[in-house]
Amino acid sequence: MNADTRRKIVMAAMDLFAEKGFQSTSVADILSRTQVHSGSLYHVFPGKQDVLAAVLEAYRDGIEEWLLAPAWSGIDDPVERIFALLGAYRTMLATSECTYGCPIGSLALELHEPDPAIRDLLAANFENWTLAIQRCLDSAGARLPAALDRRRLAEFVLTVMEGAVMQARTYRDIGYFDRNIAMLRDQFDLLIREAQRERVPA
Amino acid sequence: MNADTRRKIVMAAMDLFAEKGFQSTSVADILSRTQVHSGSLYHVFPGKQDVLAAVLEAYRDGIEEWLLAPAWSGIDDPVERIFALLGAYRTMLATSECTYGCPIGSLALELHEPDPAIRDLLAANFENWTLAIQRCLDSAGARLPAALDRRRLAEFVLTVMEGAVMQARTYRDIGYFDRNIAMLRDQFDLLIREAQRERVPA
DNA sequence: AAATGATTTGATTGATCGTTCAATCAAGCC
DNA sequence: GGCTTGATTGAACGATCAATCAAATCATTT
Repeated sequence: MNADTRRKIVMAAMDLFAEKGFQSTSVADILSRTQVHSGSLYHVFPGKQDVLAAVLEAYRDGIEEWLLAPAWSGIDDPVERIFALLGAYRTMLATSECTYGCPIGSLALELHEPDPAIRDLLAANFENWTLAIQRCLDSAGARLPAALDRRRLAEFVLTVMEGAVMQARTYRDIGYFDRNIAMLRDQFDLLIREAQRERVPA
Repeated sequence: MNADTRRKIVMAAMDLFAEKGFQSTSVADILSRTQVHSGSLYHVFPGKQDVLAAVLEAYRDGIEEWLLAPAWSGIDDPVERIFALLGAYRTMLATSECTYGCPIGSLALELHEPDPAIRDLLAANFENWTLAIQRCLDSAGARLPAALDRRRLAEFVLTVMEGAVMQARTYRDIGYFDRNIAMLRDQFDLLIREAQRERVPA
């Protein structure tokens, strides 16, 4: 099997697509970073687009190991887990001087008319992320209002993260990220207080 | 003067960049749509990047006339104006089967290492948009809590719009936009009720 | 060791890209 | 009528791109 060649290509492409985007990354860029030659790449992948698909599959299948587990290590409270995950994105922004944010979001807006397969993979990545948040919200149980639509709020958390990353990157100022996350935190505090009033009615 | 040639190029480039993005739009695309020849384009603009700058300047200078005025025609209530503006983006999504969203947001995430001039123009567009929202929030006066940070909330409205557009486009489902905007609406309702309690203390 | 198929090599292809430029044209001024 | 200036034309250029392919090499089996 050529599993090693494939792995090297996917890992390099992951980095390059996050750094420069899909279109600005040439196949030659991937080759030079991996010491793999073009014939080998095209032996493993039908084309550049299939490398992108493999990258998106890697993100999709690796979310638990590479994103959630590190972000949640030592954190049990489900609400704190949500903000710990957002903190992981903050770290990405901070360590890159606000140039990387969410690689999936960047690709989602860069590719205007993606093949259905690519679009489905982008959606699957968003879906996994949203479901991870929703599991936290479900775990929060009665700390959140009973009538609260957990799925909606999970989608909203993704929305805020992506919008906050976009502004921080554009302004090259992490303050935009922090202020938006603080707004979301305020909203969570309100919801939690509302649920408290539910449990101990006046 | 070559003002007409320039105007034709900028308008065509506006459409094309919104449809296909900056990198996927070739100079030849702009030429064929405008019946302008390459020499003329390069007589008016030093290069493709300067066309992008002109497009971003057009968005920046035209926000009042082309975005705010149409969205706010016949709407006086400042809070309703905010959601009317979001409604304009909904219409863009709906009429394009969720392929166009916010052209500025798309460009902001597509261009990973833009020239400082381009980055400043992207930021200026976000800034104008945020300030328009902030003026609405200021106009709402005592209907919103006195302690509320209007600037932060305005940034948050942009965040939610961009994140909602991203998901609607990725899933090709306007429901994602609607649900996120509904979440924002709920938050506004909460703020307004909080301000009411402020004015009529228990 | 021979055979076979999988994998790698790297030069090469053809298409497309942004850009250039000599030429032509139109309009106003002396 | 010449002269100047600015705009337009469209063929051409070099660079870069994704992709190809025949030959070489490696790994496995017989």
